[in-house]
Amino acid sequence: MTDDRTVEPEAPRKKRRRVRSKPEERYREFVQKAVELFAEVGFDAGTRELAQRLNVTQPLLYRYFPSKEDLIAAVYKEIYLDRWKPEWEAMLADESVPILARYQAFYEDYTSTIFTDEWLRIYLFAGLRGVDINRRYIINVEERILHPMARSVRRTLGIDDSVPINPQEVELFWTLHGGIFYHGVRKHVYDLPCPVDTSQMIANGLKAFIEGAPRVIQPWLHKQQE
Amino acid sequence: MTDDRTVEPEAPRKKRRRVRSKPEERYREFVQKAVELFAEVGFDAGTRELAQRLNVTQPLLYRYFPSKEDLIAAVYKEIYLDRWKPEWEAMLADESVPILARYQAFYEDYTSTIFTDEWLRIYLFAGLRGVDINRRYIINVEERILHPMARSVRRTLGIDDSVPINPQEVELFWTLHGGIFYHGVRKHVYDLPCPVDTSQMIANGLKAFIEGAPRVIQPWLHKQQE
DNA sequence: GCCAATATTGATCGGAAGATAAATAAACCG
DNA sequence: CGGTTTATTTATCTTCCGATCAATATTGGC
Repeated sequence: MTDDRTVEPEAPRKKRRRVRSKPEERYREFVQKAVELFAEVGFDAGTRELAQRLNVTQPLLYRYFPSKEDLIAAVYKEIYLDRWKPEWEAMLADESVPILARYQAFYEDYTSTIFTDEWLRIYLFAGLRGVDINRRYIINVEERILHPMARSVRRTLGIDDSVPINPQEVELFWTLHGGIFYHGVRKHVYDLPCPVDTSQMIANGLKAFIEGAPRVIQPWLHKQQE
Repeated sequence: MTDDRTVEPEAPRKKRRRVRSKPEERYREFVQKAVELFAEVGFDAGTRELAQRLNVTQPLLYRYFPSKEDLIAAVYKEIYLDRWKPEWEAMLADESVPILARYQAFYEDYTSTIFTDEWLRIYLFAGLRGVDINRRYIINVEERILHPMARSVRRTLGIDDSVPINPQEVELFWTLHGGIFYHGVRKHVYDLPCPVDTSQMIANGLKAFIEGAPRVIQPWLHKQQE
């Protein structure tokens, strides 16, 4: 064996024509495929694997993202920020629609966004990594979804909603939200058969909640209101 | 540079006294620390890191586990099988206790088992890996927890529980279960402040559910019973 | 059509991963 | 106490990862 250690045999790769895209278009391609790959494998997926899926060499990624962590940050942005619809808040606030129909419409739209392999798996992977954006997202859900819901339920009970929302109230709405969320996890992450479709599940869960929750909430509020 | 490439400087490690443990005891130590490490980092955590935490050299692990995957399998067993309490089924079936108190007692015990960083994080990591034991665990929950609950709720409604449980019924109990579960995830995985303590959260969620669920379930059963 | 700019590749580095084999030290048994 | 067994370490291999740099091919302006 001569001095040239680690010479790779380098199979005579077919010299495929090398096409160039516009930078920002390529950037989006990269992020999109990264979302796909990281959702499948997790954030430990290799940059070589990603490059291969893009029909591109691995060092090219480093022209668009200074480091892998920056690529991951772009993935976070795509999932957590770009897919959030500001109109959700308006949907929940529109009192011209009865409360049950309103929540139903909201949750159908919301789940149509987050009930995908990509969204849910990246959400869980990111959560397990302990990144801050995950925590911030949850706080956002609490403020922009659960608080408004809690307030409008109060209003249907004929109770003043100016009194600050009780932590226990928020927590109660979390059980509703978590219950719906977990359906998506079972379906898209654990790949379990879910014989009941999503909107039916939402309808049933919501109805039970709206019937039952006031019984729990009302005592707190009467005590609080004096 | 001479021929000796990759000579490690090998910091003069303190020659610590080498104690020997009984094999099975060591085995359990290894599994316990592996649970700890994998819960923190995920299953991609290195065997060297694990060895270091055990004050042991890395190759020693391979005397006890043929491969890393076997070590992981032992961790699965510890989490999914060893921590399952068969008495849960009895608790739920004991009709001498009123239904709400029964469910409360069950969920307090159940969450005292699974609401730990170790359990929840490994459960999620394993789920994302798509391992089969995760799916089997969930099916187990469905059969041994949710089905019995659904049947006993039927009985309190004075309805024949011999008719096979409706998939929609199971799904409704999943929203309860998922809602409670997700509280643990927020607390132990996402490290969020949960101002409401677990048993209070269970009490509120259960009460709302038990009040509301019959309104959803009853129509199905009457239609079904003719 | 040439030239400057830049997107893309080829080659390679240092480090860390899982795994194996041989050497060593502790325990056990007579 | 001597010798065998077995737990443990030392040293090392191979492979894969993130990252860097110089060489090359493509694009766009004039």
